[in-house]
Amino acid sequence: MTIFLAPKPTRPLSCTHCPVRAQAMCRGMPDEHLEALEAFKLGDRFLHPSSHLFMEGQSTNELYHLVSGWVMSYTLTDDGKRRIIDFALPGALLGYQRDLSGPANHALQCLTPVRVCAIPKGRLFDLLRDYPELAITMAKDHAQTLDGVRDQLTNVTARTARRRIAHFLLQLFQRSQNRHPSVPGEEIRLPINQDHIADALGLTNVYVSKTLRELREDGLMVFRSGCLRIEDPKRFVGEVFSDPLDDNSYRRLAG
Amino acid sequence: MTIFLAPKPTRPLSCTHCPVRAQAMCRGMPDEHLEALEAFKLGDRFLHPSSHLFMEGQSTNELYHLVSGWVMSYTLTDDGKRRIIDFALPGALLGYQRDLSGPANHALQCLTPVRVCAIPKGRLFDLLRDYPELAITMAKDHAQTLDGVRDQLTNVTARTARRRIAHFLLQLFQRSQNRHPSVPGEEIRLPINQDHIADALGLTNVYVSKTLRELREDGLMVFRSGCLRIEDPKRFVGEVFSDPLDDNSYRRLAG
DNA sequence: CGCGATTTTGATCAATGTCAAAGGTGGTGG
DNA sequence: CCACCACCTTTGACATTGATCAAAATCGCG
Repeated sequence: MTIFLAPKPTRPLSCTHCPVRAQAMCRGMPDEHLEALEAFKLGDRFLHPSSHLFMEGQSTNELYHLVSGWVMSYTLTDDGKRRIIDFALPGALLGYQRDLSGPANHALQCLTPVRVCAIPKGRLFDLLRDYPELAITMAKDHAQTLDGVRDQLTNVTARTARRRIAHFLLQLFQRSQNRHPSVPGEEIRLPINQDHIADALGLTNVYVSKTLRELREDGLMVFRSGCLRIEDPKRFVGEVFSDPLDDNSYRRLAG
Repeated sequence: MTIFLAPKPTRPLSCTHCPVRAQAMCRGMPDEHLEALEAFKLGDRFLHPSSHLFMEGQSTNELYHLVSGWVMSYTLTDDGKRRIIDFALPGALLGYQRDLSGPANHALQCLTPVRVCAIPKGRLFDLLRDYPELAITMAKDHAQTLDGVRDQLTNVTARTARRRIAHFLLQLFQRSQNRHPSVPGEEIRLPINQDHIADALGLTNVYVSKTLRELREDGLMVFRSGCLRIEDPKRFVGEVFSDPLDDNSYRRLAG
């Protein structure tokens, strides 16, 4: 396994032109305060697919804002298996945990080429004190993250493998599509493989493979080599919820 | 099923003498700001065991600080089963979710007699703006909550029923003991039954019963009628982690 | 003492894991 | 353009965990 060392940060991009200005923690800040933020940042980093921002147990003094690409967070179980906790899309705040100064309780690994904006942990709370707007945005984002993890918890404990997988792919599909609305019915790119699905849902890759085949043969969806197409949105969603979605949501799935 | 309507709030207790002053969101506030907080509160409420703070789908304009007692949060699945999300102990902030003004995405039900301090949702963010210290404490608490839910996620997806149950009970044991340090080896009171364990871990109550018997017959622990005693801390912990705890943690489990 | 709620037990079944081997697929160097 | 290799996916036989169902035992409490 190759681990790429994160390169020294480059000069930070101006926050004004930040590609995730609308999603990131600073989205609530008025433009005139952005200068102060820029002074705060450590700079941007560019990472290769499959490289780590950090490993579990490692101490860092940086948080990251994901600017572009996909990152996954995971932990290793006692017996060496990977438990994927979640997938982060641009705008996400990475590396935030209870014990900020202690070792990381999870690893962060890139699934695509990644660009992050590095933030010094040590002064995070000073920043929040000086810019309450930032703290409020953060509070909102945390609620969202929490809702997401809880949803995942429900998904994983209360459903069969088939529904879990359908639910999981639907989530990723929707999150991904929020950022890059695609032509309805078109394939969407998910930079993951069957092992990822297995480790995220607590299944074996073998059983994931068998279940994906079922879903495919039933004409619901095709997931192959990182591409997902939902063939029959209505029935696919029915696989996940008993309550149907509203028309608008359907339209966005496939027309 | 009897549902107790929450009584009208009483006069708020003075925050200065709040029993959870050291755990609650306001713990970082200097005493001289407490007056402002008191003006903000809606008052305290007292609820009976098994009554609901609110049900899933219900809209409320209050958040709650849990002052005393245990509360559980859960959702109902499509097929009517209960999925317990987590258990809250005094100091927890209840009812906070992404869509603050929308209907609740989970229900909150009391497991014991409960006392909560009601906070108006509508002005929460104003309050955070005025008292950044509060926002910072909230950010820290969220990190903790998030760590907890993630831990639960890992527990539920990556372990056998036996280890899940051991892990789950150990968690509750430790959290509960943090508040009420008990004589080592003594029984600890957990106001839950086997159905709760099942619904929290995604198992059936039948299998929980069988597994608890196993753990009991193996001399690891006894869980009966809401009381838990850990018989053999070393082996019990070994059931949960492969890495042993430090000596201090053992001492707190049972001497 | 009696009743509802909870827990236990046993028999049987379905969902998912394990293991092992074979097929694809894409990328790289010759 | 081919051959090879690493990685990912598929398949089949079999083992195991945990679910289901139904009935009995126990507990808590009025």
